[in-house]
Amino acid sequence: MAKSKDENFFQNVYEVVKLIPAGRVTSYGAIASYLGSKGSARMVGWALIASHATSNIPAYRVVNRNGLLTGKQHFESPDAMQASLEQEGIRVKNDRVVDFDKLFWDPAKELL
DNA sequence: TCGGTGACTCGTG
DNA sequence: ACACGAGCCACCG
Repeated sequence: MAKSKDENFFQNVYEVVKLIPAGRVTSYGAIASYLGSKGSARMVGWALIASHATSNIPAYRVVNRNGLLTGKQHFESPDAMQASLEQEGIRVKNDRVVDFDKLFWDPAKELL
């Protein structure tokens, strides 16, 4: 029985997110591109929502292309995302990751 | 079955 | 620089 490919996609998202090193962040588009679904950045976000009920997924390490914590509203608390990021040494100002381009972790390049 | 919505991103005016 | 639209795919009513 062939499983739905979307399940594989979700699993891939979880794997990549779990591979993000502490103190680093990445974007939805980067993950989608790495998985081959370049235009499906939205699906990555959807997978992150589902990740809540799956294994321990550091979804707080995933932000949008601008380094903005767009998904913080989906956490247990809107401050949980920023708090978790600061625990890893990441600075957050105005719901945005400071030095985002420096902390940016691209799976297509780092995970090569 | 169809339409609306959403943790996004890029191109155009 | 800003505003708007289009593309993308899964979930819900």
